Amino acid sequence: MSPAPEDATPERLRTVPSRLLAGAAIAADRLVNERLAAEDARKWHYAVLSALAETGPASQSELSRRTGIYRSDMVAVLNELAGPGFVVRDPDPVDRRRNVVSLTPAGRARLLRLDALVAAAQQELLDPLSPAERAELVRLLALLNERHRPPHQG
Amino acid sequence: MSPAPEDATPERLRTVPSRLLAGAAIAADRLVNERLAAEDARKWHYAVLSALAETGPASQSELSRRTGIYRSDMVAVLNELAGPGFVVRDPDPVDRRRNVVSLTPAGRARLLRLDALVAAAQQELLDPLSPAERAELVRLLALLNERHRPPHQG
DNA sequence: CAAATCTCAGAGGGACTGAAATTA
DNA sequence: CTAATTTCAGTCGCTCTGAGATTT
Repeated sequence: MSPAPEDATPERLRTVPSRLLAGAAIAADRLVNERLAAEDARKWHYAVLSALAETGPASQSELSRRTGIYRSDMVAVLNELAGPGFVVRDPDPVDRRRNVVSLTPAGRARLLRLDALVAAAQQELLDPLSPAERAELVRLLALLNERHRPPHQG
Repeated sequence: MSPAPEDATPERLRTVPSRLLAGAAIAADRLVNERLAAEDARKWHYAVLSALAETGPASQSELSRRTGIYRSDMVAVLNELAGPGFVVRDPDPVDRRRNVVSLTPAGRARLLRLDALVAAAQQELLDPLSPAERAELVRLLALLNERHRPPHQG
């Protein structure tokens, strides 16, 4: 059902890329969060577990750089993951400023479940697009992400 | 400069559409806000002024539906626009629950300035893409926005 | 009576800042 | 000394909820 004429989006706004991006990002986040809620998880959990699974134990600041999560927020995310035992934090013997964060077997199992939930959310999100269109969208978005880097941490 | 190997994004995350959308949306919002800050404006101002310019005076709830701004937030946005005299709020004589919001000449002039700032931000955002790629991105994002509608108001 | 409009007060999560404490 | 790491406390803007007052 298309909106009543009185509720139509103004012509000026209808094709503004920043607005379309914001709308799509909100829908995407909603879908991902809804799916992950089935496992009491949040998207940051998935990001951190992925980083640990792919390159092994890491310090919190390294995880921060890999996932894009701010160092201050990483603390809370790791608390949430360490509570149920998905990761462990140990002091680094060679640099005692650092914690070494490692994946537990339970964490590895959880990552597999989250993999499925995240994939399902992407599927639902991209449902209106053909396979070729999905690939093209990802390619274009990756280009934008490449050139517009987030601000420096610190 | 590409990131050091220790800061590389995990393979699993690199092409997840919801993540790419979030990153691009954040960059886009930052660019738009930086530009609009030159006129002490926010993107919502642009949305409301556009709606009023294109279809004339409207009630607050109609503006809400047209722009996607929540009815509760619309109150604050209109306060910000009415303060400097860009819009006026008058009680609707035919339905006294409503306010009729109208553009002033100052508001019309401001919209023209914001038009230029918003356009410049989009230009900068899409700089890495060719004209054909920009059009395709907008088309794909519009498709996603069409099917994944925001939740009902109220 | 139900429904719509405007308004306010606030929750919830996300991005981000600043600074303190510790260690290199 | 400077610089990096972890942590905490808190700001700011955005989406969204709920409810009260008024009017249709």
